[in-house]
Amino acid sequence: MNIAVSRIEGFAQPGGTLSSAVHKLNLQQISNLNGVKRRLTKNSILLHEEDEIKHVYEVVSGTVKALKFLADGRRQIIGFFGAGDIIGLPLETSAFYSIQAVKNTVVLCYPISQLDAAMGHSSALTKFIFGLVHSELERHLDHMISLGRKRPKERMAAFLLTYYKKQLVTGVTDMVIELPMSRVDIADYLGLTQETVCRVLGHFKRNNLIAAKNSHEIKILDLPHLEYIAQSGVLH
Amino acid sequence: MNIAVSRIEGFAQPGGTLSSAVHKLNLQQISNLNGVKRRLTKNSILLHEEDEIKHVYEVVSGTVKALKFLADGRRQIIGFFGAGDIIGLPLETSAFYSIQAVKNTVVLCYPISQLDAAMGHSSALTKFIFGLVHSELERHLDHMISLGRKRPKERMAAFLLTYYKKQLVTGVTDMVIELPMSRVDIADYLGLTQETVCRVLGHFKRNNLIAAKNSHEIKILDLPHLEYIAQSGVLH
DNA sequence: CGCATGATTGAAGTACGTCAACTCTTGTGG
DNA sequence: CCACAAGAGTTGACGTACTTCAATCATGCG
Repeated sequence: MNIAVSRIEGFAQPGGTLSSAVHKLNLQQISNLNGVKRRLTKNSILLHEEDEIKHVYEVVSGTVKALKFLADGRRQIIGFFGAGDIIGLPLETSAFYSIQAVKNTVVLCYPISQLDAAMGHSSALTKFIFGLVHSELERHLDHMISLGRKRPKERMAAFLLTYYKKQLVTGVTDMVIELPMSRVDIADYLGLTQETVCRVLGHFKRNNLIAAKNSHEIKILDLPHLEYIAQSGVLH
Repeated sequence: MNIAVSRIEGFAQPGGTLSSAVHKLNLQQISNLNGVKRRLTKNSILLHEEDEIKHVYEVVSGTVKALKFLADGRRQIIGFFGAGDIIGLPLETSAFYSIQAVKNTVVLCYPISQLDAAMGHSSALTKFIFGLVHSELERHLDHMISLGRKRPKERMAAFLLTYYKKQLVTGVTDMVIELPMSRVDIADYLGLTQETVCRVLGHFKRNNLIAAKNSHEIKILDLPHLEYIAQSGVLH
């Protein structure tokens, strides 16, 4: 098994709605296992697509990206995982994608064998894992409809909102979101080119939907409008 | 929990490679539960996106599609599920997508509550379910890279090959594959328009990669070339 | 047989990609 | 601390692959 899951807020949280309360659950607490700390420098690779999966990872700080390659070098980024997110699932098999550090990152490594055993004893842990799968699956479906049917502006708006909501859940009410990844990474996540990403962001800026302190810090000025674009994408 | 999984060949089958042996496992056998048979007429809806999930479904005959909608009617088809495929997972939550019959279809319905209980007793069933999740997850990732980074010809070639491989697994060595869904459905699965789907198929025909008995039966003439296109997409 | 639906083909438009120049940022070493 | 280089980000001009619009052709069901 090999999946990556974002931090979950409560079990089996339906829809993309925001959780009212933050469950400060992490793998360490719920599994009673001690993850081994590992430091990753920017761009270093935690896992290759062909590798055998031996660990589940929990991001402590920093950000990593999960990505797949085509033969000619084209990339599709499956997801970004920041502090609190968990990557991988306790069932042995080869990897589906590579994992690479977006910037200097610290992760905790849990051997799959240990987690597997722990799941046998703890139904709470099993439920927790299923909850993670649930979140990740929902994320995949949203990503698919983005890639298949949304226009660049809608994809970008949805992307920004995802980050906004993610940090809302952690209690940060600031309208400034941090995008640690490069424009190329965003492009490879959204199925666009870096130029298109820039132009869409430029468009949002000119229309006062967002403002940019620098290229990695975006302030959301018009949340409702962005949500409108993200969902139906009528405006241009 | 709410996921859809294609028929699995052995547990945790890695990669998209073909299984050597067919495991004739189905939910009925492994869970010792009796699914309730339900008949669906073409285009009838088994499940709405907002519905609460109460059952896991196993397709007996026919084909259904899982799809998501945008506000303005745009559709993204997540997957097609034919005989032997299982849809849904035993964890209660609302649905992520709608399920609709592509043609007249028979499904077996298993109440989630029963499956949930059965999983508590049977680790084999739990493993089976995890195997299904595994397959489905891999399918999602391939779908994402298709939607995000592949060109129409590559997407279509990959789509045809998926069907070819699927029936190979069931023991059918014929080069003729059946595509029960419409061109529009294929388009909504591949993130294209129906016209583009037609044109790509036309291109394949003119280049003797495939031949068409009728619009729903495609004969594969040049498997290696199709595989080449599907993977690196250099030819045009 | 006839209408409705689906499939195909053609012509025209455009949104996004490609190519290229330029700017801004970041890091490094003198 | 500044100079410079290397990388990342942005913007513009241009091309084109795919979509859109429209017409025609098949298919199938009453």
